[in-house]
Amino acid sequence: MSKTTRPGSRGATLADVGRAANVSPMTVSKVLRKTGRISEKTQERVMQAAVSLGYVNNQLASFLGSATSDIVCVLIPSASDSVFSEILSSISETLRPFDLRTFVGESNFNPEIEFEQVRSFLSIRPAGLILSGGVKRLAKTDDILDKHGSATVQIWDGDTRSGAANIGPSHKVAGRMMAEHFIKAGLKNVAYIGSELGADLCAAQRAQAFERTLRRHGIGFTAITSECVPRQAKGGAWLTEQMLDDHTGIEGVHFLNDAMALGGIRTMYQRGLNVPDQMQVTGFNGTSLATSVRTQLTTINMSYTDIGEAAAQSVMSLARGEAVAASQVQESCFVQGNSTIAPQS
Amino acid sequence: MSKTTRPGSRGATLADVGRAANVSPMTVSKVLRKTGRISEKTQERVMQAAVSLGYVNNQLASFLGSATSDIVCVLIPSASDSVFSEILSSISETLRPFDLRTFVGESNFNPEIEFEQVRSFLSIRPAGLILSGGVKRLAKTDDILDKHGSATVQIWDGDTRSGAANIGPSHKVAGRMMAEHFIKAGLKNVAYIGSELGADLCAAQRAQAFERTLRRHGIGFTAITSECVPRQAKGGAWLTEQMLDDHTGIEGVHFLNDAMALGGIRTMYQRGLNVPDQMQVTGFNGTSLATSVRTQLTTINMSYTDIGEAAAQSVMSLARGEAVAASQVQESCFVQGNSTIAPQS
DNA sequence: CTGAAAGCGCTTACAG
DNA sequence: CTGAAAGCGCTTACAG
Repeated sequence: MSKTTRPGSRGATLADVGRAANVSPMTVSKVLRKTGRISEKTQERVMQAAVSLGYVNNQLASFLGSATSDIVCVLIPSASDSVFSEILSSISETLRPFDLRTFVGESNFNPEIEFEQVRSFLSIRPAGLILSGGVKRLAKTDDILDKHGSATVQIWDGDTRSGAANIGPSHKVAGRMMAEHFIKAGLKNVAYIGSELGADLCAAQRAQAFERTLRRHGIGFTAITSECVPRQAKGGAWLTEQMLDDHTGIEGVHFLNDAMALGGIRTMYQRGLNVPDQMQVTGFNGTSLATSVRTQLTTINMSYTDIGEAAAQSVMSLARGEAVAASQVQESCFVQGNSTIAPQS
Repeated sequence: MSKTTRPGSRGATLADVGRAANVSPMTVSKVLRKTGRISEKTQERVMQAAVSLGYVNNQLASFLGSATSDIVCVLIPSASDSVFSEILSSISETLRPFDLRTFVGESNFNPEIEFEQVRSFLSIRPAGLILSGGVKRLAKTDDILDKHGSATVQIWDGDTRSGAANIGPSHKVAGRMMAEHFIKAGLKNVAYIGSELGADLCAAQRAQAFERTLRRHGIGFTAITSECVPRQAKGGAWLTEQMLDDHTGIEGVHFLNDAMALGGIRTMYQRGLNVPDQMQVTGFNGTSLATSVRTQLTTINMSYTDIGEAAAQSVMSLARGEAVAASQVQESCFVQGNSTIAPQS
């Protein structure tokens, strides 16, 4: 029992367990951490006392005392985006066997929120940080990251080097890939549909590479984008309506992601437009969304598991003070579905 | 500079800032927390020093010193399940304005993992706990929860009372609803397809209520389930293959969730079975998955936002020591799509 | 094999 | 308006 009653003090302490087992707190600490040499008998007594008191180590105090942490913080744009939730699962699974826990935050592609989240992460002195790229990083964010010198790896944006390690696909390559698909198919007039490109730098990079490659080949290009439409099926449907209302002669559309592409196809179907005969459609992501009842989207796929694993491994290496490859570009795979007509090779 | 050099000590401390601003650590603490009365001049000096040193409060120490935390821990079965990621987002958003942060863990419906996660949560002495129901809770989990007396609310399983507050839909009502839909439609032979019912108690409850209601009306019932098939489109497709291979005369199927239902419809389509004319299909969840290109699933929907908000509000009330409604059942809404034929009322 | 001392970086409760 | 003391619950580095 402590002399002063402080509010909220919950749960048994090392001292409580020690008292019950008739040993010093120090001995309890050693038994529980399986450190040092303690006699079998004492160990048993301590363990029993700990269990019966429902003792749970106060990690706050452990971390503070040992200046180490078992928490890895992960910042992603959105937890409900299947890409990031898959990467996240893979990170957690890779870290778990090493007794490292994952703490997740969302930035919503907002640089100010990113800063606040990073600050918040740093305030619990994590073992490492995994930040998703593609968000405009504020100078003060870099600054604070620097000053704390935590093990930090960046994921998702394979084109931009940043921090000690950078792991992800090349969005430039992905955009170019899609453009080449339409070029090979012989289309002359192609559109892009996406949302929030001002905030999502990776998507912007894909869109840009897509447009450039098309223009270089003299192909007509139209962009239908918005900064506020949801990046879901609904958003894809709305922007597709807009495209069909305002433009004619478009033969193919590349969407920001698979969800929007499916929404777009739904609209086309409702307006009696045949996919892929009258309109060819492609997405990006290759998650489970790429497969609908009759539609198998033409899209770009990659191993999100690999990205998560590589990120987790890298952050652990950095935390141990080891060197790590600064740039680890993940391969993008083109998937031919039935939403475009396969070009004869 | 500390006397002993301890490893990993990162970032400036209150003392560092104090030295730079020529005041005591105590004064810095007060300025940073905007507590007590400190002269304008001192405040400015301190703020400048803090910014230039990149000072970030060590929350571990703060929590330990004040015996309070700004972290709410949330345990869900799976972060990649759209239902739980939506509830989670809603919880985070509700908590954020109150400067509370969300820490997420996954149980994968595994009672042992649930115990480990709860232990792990408790070890950082959170402000509150939000646990998802539907997982077989181990006695030792209840025990440890009890002994720590943290503010705990349970979500998702509206049928079972547990802890101080329980928020979620009634899965019994949902299962019955679906059965009644098939009964009204006049079907005589109905199936259920699902996976991992041994671990997911909520799904099991829905399935049971579904079966019972059908049987009570003398309707033929078949269950095609598995404990290891993924609860995604693919899993739904596989089990549907099995159903079509092994059984005849089935006129309608209720799936565990929308994703599996869509996978099932895909298989039916591939085998030339017309939905809903030859086979009526229903799902559960009503997430964005319920809408495919041509298919609008008949399903059960509810407000995941409401569940998240209610959970967040309740956990905050409990943390403040206020009373909270022990049982808050959320309403389930039947959604008539085009995957079943609407019964004439 | 066991434990007393000092420290981690903060906060609470006072004193001036 | 400002600060010295004691404590949060642990760990490190020693001493016995």
